[in-house]
Amino acid sequence: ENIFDRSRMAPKTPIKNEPIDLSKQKGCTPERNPITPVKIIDRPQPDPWTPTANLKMLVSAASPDMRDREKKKELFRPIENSEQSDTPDSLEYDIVDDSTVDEFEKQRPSRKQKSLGLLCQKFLARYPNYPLSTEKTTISLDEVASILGVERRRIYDIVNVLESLHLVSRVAKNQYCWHGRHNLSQTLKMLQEAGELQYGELMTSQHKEQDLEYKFGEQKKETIPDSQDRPLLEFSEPDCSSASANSRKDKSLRIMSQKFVMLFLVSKTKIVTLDIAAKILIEETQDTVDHSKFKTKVRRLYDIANVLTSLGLIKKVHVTEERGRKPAFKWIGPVEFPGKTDELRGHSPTSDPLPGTQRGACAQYQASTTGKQRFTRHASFNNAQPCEAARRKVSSEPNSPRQERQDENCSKMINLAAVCRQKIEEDTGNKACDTETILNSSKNSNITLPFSLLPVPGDSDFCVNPLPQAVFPVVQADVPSFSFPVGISGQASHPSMPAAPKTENGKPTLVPNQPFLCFPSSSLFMLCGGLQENNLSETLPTSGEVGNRSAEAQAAAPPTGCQKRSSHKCSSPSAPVDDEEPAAKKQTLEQSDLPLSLVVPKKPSESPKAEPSPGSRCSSAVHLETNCLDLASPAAAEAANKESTKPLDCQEQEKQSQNKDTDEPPPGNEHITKENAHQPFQPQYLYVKPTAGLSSFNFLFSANQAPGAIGLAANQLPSLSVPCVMVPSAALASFPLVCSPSFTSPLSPVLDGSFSAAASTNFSMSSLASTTPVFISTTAVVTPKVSPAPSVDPQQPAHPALHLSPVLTRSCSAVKLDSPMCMGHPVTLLKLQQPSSAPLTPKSIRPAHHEAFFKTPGSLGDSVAWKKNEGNQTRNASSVQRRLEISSTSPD
DNA sequence: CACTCCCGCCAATTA
DNA sequence: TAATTGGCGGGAGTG
Repeated sequence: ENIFDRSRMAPKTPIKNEPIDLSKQKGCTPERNPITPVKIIDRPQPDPWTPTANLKMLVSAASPDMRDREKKKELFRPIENSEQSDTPDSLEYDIVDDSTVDEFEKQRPSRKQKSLGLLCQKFLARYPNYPLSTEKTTISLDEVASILGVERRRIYDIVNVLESLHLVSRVAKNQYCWHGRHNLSQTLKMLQEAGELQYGELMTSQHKEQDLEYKFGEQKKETIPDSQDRPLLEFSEPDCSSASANSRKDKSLRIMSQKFVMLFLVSKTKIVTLDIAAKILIEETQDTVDHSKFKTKVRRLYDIANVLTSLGLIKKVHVTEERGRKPAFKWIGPVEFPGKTDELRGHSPTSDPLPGTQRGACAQYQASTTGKQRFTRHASFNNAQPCEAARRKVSSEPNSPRQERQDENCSKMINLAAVCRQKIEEDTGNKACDTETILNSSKNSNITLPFSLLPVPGDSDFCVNPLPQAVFPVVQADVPSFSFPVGISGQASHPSMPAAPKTENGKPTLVPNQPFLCFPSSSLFMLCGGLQENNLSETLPTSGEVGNRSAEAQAAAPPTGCQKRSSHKCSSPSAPVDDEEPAAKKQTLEQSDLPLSLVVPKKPSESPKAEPSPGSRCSSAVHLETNCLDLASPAAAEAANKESTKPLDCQEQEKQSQNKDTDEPPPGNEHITKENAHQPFQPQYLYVKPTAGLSSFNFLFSANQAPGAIGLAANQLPSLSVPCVMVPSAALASFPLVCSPSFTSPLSPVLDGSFSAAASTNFSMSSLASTTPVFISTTAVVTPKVSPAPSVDPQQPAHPALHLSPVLTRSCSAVKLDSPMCMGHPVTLLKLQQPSSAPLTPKSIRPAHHEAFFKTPGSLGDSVAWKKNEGNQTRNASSVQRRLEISSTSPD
């Protein structure tokens, strides 16, 4: 270490070199002059966060031992703190004081300074919470470790936890891809769902251990098999799967992290004590098997808790119980995840330290709306995927096994959890607790589970039915969400899609087109898609495919694209899963089927926000674009899926929501139920900001409907036609319109590709800006036959109109929200297909990297980031991305 | 003393 | 085989 430090330190500059590092700069000092007190002072810097830190440091300094290291370390630290560093000086002196020793001591960071939580904060500071879609920031472990002045091992601790939440994904050997929190809500949602399945019951049933047990058992059985079969799960549930790396052990930090988070999400009180968590997490050991084992588990939980704390998801509290006070953590992150990801977050602002996050998201969206932006995103997106895909083994599918394991584990966990809970309940019941802490809330908690639990309804299909297979149903459900990737991936993935459709024939899958809507004024752009089931299914598969390669074909092709896709989903994706998908698909399809037409509106609303709501699967595609999923595409997908799954019951609501939507998601989202299906169908919208030129224009595309409405005969086209509708605002007339490309190719893949292409096009268009906006929509519908009619019918005609108006309105509102950033340029449109045509563009992705760091996620930052990004990500990018973007889907 | 949790050994995995 | 990952637990810092 020393060496490192020194070398770096010595140079001092090193840190500086990096953009990010501003902070670093200072750190160095101490070392340089060991003697110099001033530098010593630096130490305090580290504290930037807390003023007191300095004092503490000083105190800690007392201890002589560390000097060397400390100093070195400090150097690094400074980086982190760098900013602060300056200020501290004065203090430093004071502190510095006397003896050199002290100095040394001072220099040396106190233990706290070295804490994983602090380290994680530093780490997080380097990356934007909501990176623009595109850029995919790659993280080099070595680089980060050196910059932060810590051993690599520590970085692994952080990254593993972040990875479990999909904030990052592993791309390759020392490389991780930063996704930011775009998908966080989705991920949490998934975890919540998964948690409910596993633990929820416990919670709900409380005492009903039996029930739980047997349930679990059943699930397990089923699941296990499923899991094995399916790698997909991973996608959907990163939780389990996330551990993909798993091989090593179930114990992995990743899995533990997900499970830990699940406990919070399932808990009524949102408070989880370490010991309980440890017990639950210790697989079987309910009773605390080995004490040592327990201890180890707790240690690990502290590690995880530190990272989660840094993320603003939990905070430490103490629960008083019978015995006394026990350390516990309270969930301060978002609690409910309506379908939307981001929004969710917003809800729980408390948690975040990142004030900007929500906004950031919005901004992003907004930005995304802009043609350019989108474009970029897409591009980035694509790029990103690769990363994910790359992840561990891109091609390989090692994951699946892990997943399986995970599943198993989960079941175990559940059981354990149940047990634990009971205990707790018992305990707590009486005690309750106390004070501040929450106690177990056993009482409540047990019962409470509010949310979702019940997921059932909607899920029921999934859940219930699925059971057999599905162990994962839940997961699957989630997965679907991932679908977004589909959209994206769609291109690639399609292969799967076809399958799905085939199987099902149509029903949902069809969904062909999604329409898009544009709204003028707002400048937002919405795409509506209908995606539905198909998509879902597709997506899923796709994802799987992609991931795996199953898509092989694609795989090859899309190099990046594929990868990306996979990544999106990714992670989970293990890809290989394809097989499984079908089942899932079916399920999904089923759901989706129902809803078809209805769906429409609801979710759309979400979109306004920025997020596209998950609701539409199809939209997912859209979403993809929109959201972009940049990174997380997976998340998006998830979201989508979720939405689909969860869709609100009421269509009405949905509608309303649509209206509103921009603002919020309907409360009910979570519930899923079949109804969801409706949603799926619902079209999604993308908003594009017209801003500039466009403002007056609006476009709508309706995916499904569109065809009909539009006149496109989408239906027929099996594949996808994408109709687009433009609606100009009053003024609109002048505006241009949209293009919808329709594709028909049977090839699903194609579709996807096209779709994606379309998406991209949009972007580009926007950039064009001119006034004219254009849209493209594609949708891909996968299934030709079926889809068309069904989905479309009802909605098609009507919807468009309906939507529009509402939409517009909303859009406006939506626009308001974010707007600033984005601007959309008007665009024009184009077709999709061509992948290449498009533009390709751009990818301007740049890695936001560093800069971001200090900035907040705010929109601005994002925008900036984007710009910066241009650099492109990385190596591969450009060409690859391009491919991806465009054709990526299409297999090469 | 209990709670935290840093540190880094060293095994499992990968490349 | 070398490098990367990451489980694990000793034991130190903190309150």
